[in-house]
Amino acid sequence: MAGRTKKLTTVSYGILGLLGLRPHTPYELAQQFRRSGTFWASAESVVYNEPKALVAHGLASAAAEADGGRRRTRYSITPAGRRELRRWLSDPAVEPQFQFDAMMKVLFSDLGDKEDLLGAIEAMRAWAERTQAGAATITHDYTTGDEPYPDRAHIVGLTQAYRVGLAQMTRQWADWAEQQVRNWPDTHNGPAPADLLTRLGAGRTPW
Amino acid sequence: MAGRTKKLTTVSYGILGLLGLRPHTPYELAQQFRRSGTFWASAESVVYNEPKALVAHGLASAAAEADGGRRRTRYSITPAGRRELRRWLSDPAVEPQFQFDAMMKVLFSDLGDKEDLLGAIEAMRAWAERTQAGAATITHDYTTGDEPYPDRAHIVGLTQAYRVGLAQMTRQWADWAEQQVRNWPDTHNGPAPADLLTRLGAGRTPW
DNA sequence: GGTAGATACTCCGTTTCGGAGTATGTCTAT
DNA sequence: ATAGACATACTCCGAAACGGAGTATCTACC
Repeated sequence: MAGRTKKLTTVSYGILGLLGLRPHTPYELAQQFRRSGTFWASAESVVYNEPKALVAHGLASAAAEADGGRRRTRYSITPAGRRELRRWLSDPAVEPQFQFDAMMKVLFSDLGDKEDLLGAIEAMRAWAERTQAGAATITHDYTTGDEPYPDRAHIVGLTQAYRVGLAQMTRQWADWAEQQVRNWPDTHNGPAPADLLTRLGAGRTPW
Repeated sequence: MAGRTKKLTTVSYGILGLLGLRPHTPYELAQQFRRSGTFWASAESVVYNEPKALVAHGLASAAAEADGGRRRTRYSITPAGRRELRRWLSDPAVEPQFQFDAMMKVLFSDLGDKEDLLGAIEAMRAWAERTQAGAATITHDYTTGDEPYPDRAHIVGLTQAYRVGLAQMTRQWADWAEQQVRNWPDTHNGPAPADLLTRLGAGRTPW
């Protein structure tokens, strides 16, 4: 705590939040973080490292367990951890960040051919469908009582609603975009869509 | 080209794409990348470094310019660069990645108080409004002819439509979520929303 | 002609990435 | 019962990215 401890990140607090629900082993944390982690992408190695950082900050405690020949460490939140988690929840949120490889390809699609553009749009649609499927799995588990935290269903409803909205909107966009592009002779000669741009500027979608 | 050259990333190809439109200085690249770069977040220092990497790969060429006392380098795409850009456009897209700090706060909001949850929802709404405003600026520039690439308006229509869709969906979610939460006594005692979860599983949004 | 603030970058210590490596667990065929 | 294959559960480390401090030039205004 005193000397060199790394700065806590959103991942740190996400892990701390999971520990706030119940104690977890590193592997469980990695699984859960991946599952709920549609909202925050990060490398697995970082997730595995966070519990140690939390202990160094005094926000979590570690207990050794033996599970056959395998040594495990089970981490729990400390009272200081709970306080710090509440403090974080009251911090202003940082701006969302994205990495949409497919949309970057759409953005420069006039330097390639039409097939590639349609492929990028299709990639967005496929991702939307995977996103919807993921949301369906989670909501299904909650309705059948397969979930470890039934009393969190109202919170899960909020977050999964956003996921479903994102998936639905992306599908609508992909359908519309595909139709547009199919009517173009090629990628660098589309119609100048003055009315579309006006509409978009006013915050209205074309679908 | 022969020895140690760093692997090209989506940022590299984004920069290469900009050079595919016309030659740029590093500063111009950074500006343009930020502007179009809603779809790919990355640090400024990385963007400034990419042109050098592209030259090392033989995909861009550098020309020194004097602009008063300030030395500038203007980068242009090479024929090999154009080929490589087209190859990239035909690559399958990598999965989108997000970092939604506010949604992480929503996800663990039952460990904090109601005010913080409403704050996180409000942060999402505020971001949606900034996103819409950004899209409006770009589309407005295109309709008034203030844009350097009027013949790319059809492509810009595609990408900005997604941005506007994202902004609209986020606003709708925020309105709905705020209403839900205002009816809760506190963050850890919401109604068990069985019908909501069923609806979400079927891919239908509650708004 | 001085200086305050904006512009246009570079530099570098810290953090993250991501894939290879390691060790244990489990299943299946013989 | 046991060898081999595949899955599970992590650790390690070199390369890349981050982001903020630092530097130099330009521009506007007094």
